[in-house]
Amino acid sequence: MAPKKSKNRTPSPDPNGIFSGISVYLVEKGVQNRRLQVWKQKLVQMGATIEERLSKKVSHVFAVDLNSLLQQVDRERLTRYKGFILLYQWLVDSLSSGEKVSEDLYLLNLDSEEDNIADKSLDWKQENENVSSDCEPLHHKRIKSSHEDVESFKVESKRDADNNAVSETLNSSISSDNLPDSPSTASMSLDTPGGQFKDVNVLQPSLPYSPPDLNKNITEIFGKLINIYRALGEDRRSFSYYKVIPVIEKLPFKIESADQVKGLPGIGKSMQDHIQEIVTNGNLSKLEHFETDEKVRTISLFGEVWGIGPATAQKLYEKGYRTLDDLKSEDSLTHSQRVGLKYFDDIKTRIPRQEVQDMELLLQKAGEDILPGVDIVCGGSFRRGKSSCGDLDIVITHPDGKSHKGFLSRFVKRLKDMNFLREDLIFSTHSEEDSDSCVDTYFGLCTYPGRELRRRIDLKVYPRDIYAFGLIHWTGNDVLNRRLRLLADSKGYRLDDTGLFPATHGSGGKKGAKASTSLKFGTEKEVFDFLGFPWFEPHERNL
DNA sequence: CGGCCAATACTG
DNA sequence: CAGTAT
DNA sequence: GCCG
Repeated sequence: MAPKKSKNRTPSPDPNGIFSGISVYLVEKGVQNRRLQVWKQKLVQMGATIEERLSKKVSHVFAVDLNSLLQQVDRERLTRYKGFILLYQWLVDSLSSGEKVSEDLYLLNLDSEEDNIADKSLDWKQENENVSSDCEPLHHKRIKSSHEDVESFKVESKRDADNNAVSETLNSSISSDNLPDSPSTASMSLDTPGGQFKDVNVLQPSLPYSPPDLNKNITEIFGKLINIYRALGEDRRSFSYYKVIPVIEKLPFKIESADQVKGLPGIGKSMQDHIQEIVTNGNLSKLEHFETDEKVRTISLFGEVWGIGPATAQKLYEKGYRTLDDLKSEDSLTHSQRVGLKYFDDIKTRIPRQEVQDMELLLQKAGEDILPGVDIVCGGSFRRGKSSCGDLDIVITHPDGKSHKGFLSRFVKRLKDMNFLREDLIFSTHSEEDSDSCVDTYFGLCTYPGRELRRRIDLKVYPRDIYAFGLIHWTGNDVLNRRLRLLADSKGYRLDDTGLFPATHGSGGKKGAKASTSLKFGTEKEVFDFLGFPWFEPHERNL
């Protein structure tokens, strides 16, 4: 690749591009995956191109040591190879010094004698052990590992939060609260791993890292594919697109060629091809095809009805239905689907924050009426401070730890009497009286007092001792939830909305033996702390 | 090729 | 049990 | 879809 354009090739805070022009091949053997992904990202951000195979284009080959190198690449090829063959340490040092350091000290030599090689590989091994002590914590105590992970998370989260803040500046006043808070934290975290950011921060104290819209052309199209594939029931595929969007959003430059994203996590052959097509043609034929295909369009539409999923949507299509109006004459619809259909437009309409707040208050008063002391909060995007919400997620408990039982049915009855709840979708008649320690749930539609517009509402009643888990779960967002779950997993626990359980891993236990009871925590913070996850205020959980 | 976003609860 | 939703 |  010809490194010709040395001017401001990107609108990013990335005048450095310290790896600009180099083309790398990575020997992944022996590298901790997480670290590898970070390196790839850095390389790409700093202008390098990642090759999947060792070719003439490659100017730098990286390996953790000679053994891994030879294990993955033909010795024969290597002897013919003309570029640098280096230890990853070169990468680390270059990143921390903010410039490409001399390759001399990091060269991996093949042409040594056998015994020399043995010696060297030993040396390298030791080197790497030193290295790994401050980047690969696995050998040492668990605690350290989690700590480092947490640090990484912090960095990522803050960046993501910034992303959101930028893109949602339009309609969210809360997110602007994020901005003043982020730079300091972010710059502090960034100082450690990547020194060059420090300079950037000094020069641009206001915005340490600003990856706004660039590549929106790509993420928008991928966003549509997510919905289409989900409607078609191809969840896995849909999720692949879902995962790759944040990766692309983090890039500080506008993608002009698929080479620039090659090797990034979640980006394989297909993604590259799609990206290439989008940056050259401005559109994606695959998406165009989907959007014109009547079957895909119809199934997608039907799938937007509450209670209709991919399977039902397809059946209905095959029965000949093409519009929502047609569907109303179908007998096989369930009660929920009929309600979902009838109030299709209502349900899709977002709810202004103010109305949610009013309804939360209404619910709290109604609850207090029939059960003094009952604790009722609206979770979901409302609790995260969003200016509008898709629905109401109401999380309920009672401080005394027992009078929550049987509350839900009384509450629902009451709310129906006052004409707040209007239609049922799902009613868990779980613990009317006594079946203890389970979560009662109600899904339905409600209205703002004096109006007819239907709003989706979920009510969930938790026993006090697992309330914190429910609150965390229903406050979200899903990205944060997933990280918490992952973190819990890595520490040998299983986390969900009903508790934190010691991993009953593969051994024996089927379903009957739900034996392990959840650890008890009174507050969200205690859960975060226990997991070693940094505390996020609800409004900071819009990752 | 098979796993991956986990796990659970209601409906009919 | 399959399908659907959270 | 991607990844191992």
